[in-house]
Amino acid sequence: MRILVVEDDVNLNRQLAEALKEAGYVVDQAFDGEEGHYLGDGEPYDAVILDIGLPEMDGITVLEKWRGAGKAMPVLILTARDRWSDKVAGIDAGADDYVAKPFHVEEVLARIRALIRRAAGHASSEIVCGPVRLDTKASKATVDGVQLKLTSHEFRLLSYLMHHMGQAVSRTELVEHMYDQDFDRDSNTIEVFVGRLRKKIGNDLIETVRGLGYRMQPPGAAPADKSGKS
Amino acid sequence: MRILVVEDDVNLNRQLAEALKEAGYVVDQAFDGEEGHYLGDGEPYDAVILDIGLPEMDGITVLEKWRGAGKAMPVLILTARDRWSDKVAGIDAGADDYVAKPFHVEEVLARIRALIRRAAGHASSEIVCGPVRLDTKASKATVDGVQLKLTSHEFRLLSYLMHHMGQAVSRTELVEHMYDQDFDRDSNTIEVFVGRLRKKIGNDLIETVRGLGYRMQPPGAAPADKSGKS
DNA sequence: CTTCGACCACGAGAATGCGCATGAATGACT
DNA sequence: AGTCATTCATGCGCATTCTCGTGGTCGAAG
Repeated sequence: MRILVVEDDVNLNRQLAEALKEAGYVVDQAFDGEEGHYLGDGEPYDAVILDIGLPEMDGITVLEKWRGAGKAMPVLILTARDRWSDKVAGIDAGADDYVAKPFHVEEVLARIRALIRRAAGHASSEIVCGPVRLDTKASKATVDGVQLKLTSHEFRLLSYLMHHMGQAVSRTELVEHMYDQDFDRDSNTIEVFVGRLRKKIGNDLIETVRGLGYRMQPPGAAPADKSGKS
Repeated sequence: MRILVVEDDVNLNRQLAEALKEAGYVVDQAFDGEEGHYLGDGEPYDAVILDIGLPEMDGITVLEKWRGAGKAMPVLILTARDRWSDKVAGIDAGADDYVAKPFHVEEVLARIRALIRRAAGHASSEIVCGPVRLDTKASKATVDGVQLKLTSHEFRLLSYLMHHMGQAVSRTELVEHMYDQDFDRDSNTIEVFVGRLRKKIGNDLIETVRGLGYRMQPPGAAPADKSGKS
C-alpha cells in the first residue's frame, strides 16, 4: 500500500512518514501544495494524508483539483482543532475523513487503515481468504492459525492482493503500489516475490492469469472449469 | 435513502432525525443498543448513525455484531470528545467514520452525504447474458455460477460481444478491438476463438450471422430468426 | 429442385512468448 | 563481519495462439 503525505511541517511530516513505514506502507512525501498536487495527480496512491494549511496551494484547493480530475483515492485531511468550518469544507470538497491537530499518530494510523479497508470494500479489519488471514491492524498474517514470517515486500504483496480479492491485478499495478516513485519497471521482481509467497502460503491461493497478472480467490469460488483443460 | 439513528439521548436523537428528514432522508430511530441492533440487522439502511455509549448494549458491540453478520452499510459513530481510544476501537470494529460530541448537526450531515456517496462507488461492474456473467473488474466470467477458465483472447472476445449485446459484430470489428494496429486481416483466428468460446460457454449463446459476423443474444429474445435480421 | 460458390466450423500441428525456478550479485541492517 | 532481504539474469517448460487443410452449411441462381 502506497501513501502520500502532504504536510509542510517538516517534523510532523517525517513523524508521520516513519510511523507509516513502520506499519508497512510505502510512503511518498510532499512539503507544499504544489508538489503534493503534482504527485497525487500522477501517481496511484492507496490513501493520502493532506494538511489544510499549506504554502503554495491550499489543501482544499489541492483536493478539489484532484477530485475535479477524477482522482478517487481516499483522502484524510489534517485541520486545526478549532477550525471546524475547515472540516466541513474539506469533507464537502471530497475528503473522506479528517483528524484535528494536535493528534495522536496512532489515531491517524487507525484512520488510514479504515480508509484503505473501506476503499477496498471490507467491513472488518481482518481479511480472510481460505486459510489465510490478514490482520491489517497488527500487520500480520496467518495460515491455518500459524503466523507467517514475511519480509516487508512479501507482506505488501499479500496485503495488496487480499485488498483486491477476486480481481486480477497486473504486474504494473503491483509495482506501482509496492514501491515509491523511482523504480525500474522492467524486471521480474514481482514474479520472484509471488513465487516466494506461494511457497509460504500454499500454491493454490494465488492464481496467475496469463497475460494479465495475478488474482487471489475468495474461499470456495473456483471449483472446476467447464470443458476446458486444467 | 433510509437512515437509522441509534442514540439514547432523546433530544439529540430527535434533533438529528429532524435535520436528516429536512435533508430528504427517511429516518428510523432507536433509543438503546438492543433495539438499534435489531433494526440494523433486519432492515436495509443506506447509513447508520450510532452512539457509542448506549444502554442495554454498547455501540461497539452492536457494530461488531452487524459486521460479524455480514452487514456492510456505512456506519457513523458518535463519541465523547475526550475518549479518542473509543474512536480507534470503533473504527477498527468497522465504523466508517465518527463525529465527536458535541458536534454541529451540519457536520454530521456532511459526513452522511460523504458516506453514502462513497458507498455508491462499490457497485460491481457486471454484464449478464442468460447464464453467462461477465465481471469486467475481476476479469472473469461464470456460466451458471461456475467460473470459466478463459485465455486472455477468449476473454477479450467474450467481453466485446457482451458489451455489444444484441448487435451483430463483424469479424473486422472484432479484430480491430482485440489486437493492436497491424494484424494480418487474412486469417481465421477469430473463427477459431469463437469456436473455442462456444465450446466453453455453450453453443447457443453466440449466434453467427452469415456474411456479417457474430451476435450475442439474451436467451428467448429472438430464437433463431430466419426471415431477416434486426 | 439441383447445383455451385462462398462462407463457416473444427481439428491438429507448429511457433511464439510468457511465467517460473534458480542462483549469483548487490545492498541493508546488526 | 556476517546475515538476511532484495534484485537481476538465464534457460527451460508449457499454455496460448496462429496457420492450414478439410469438410460442412447456407443461400441464391439456373
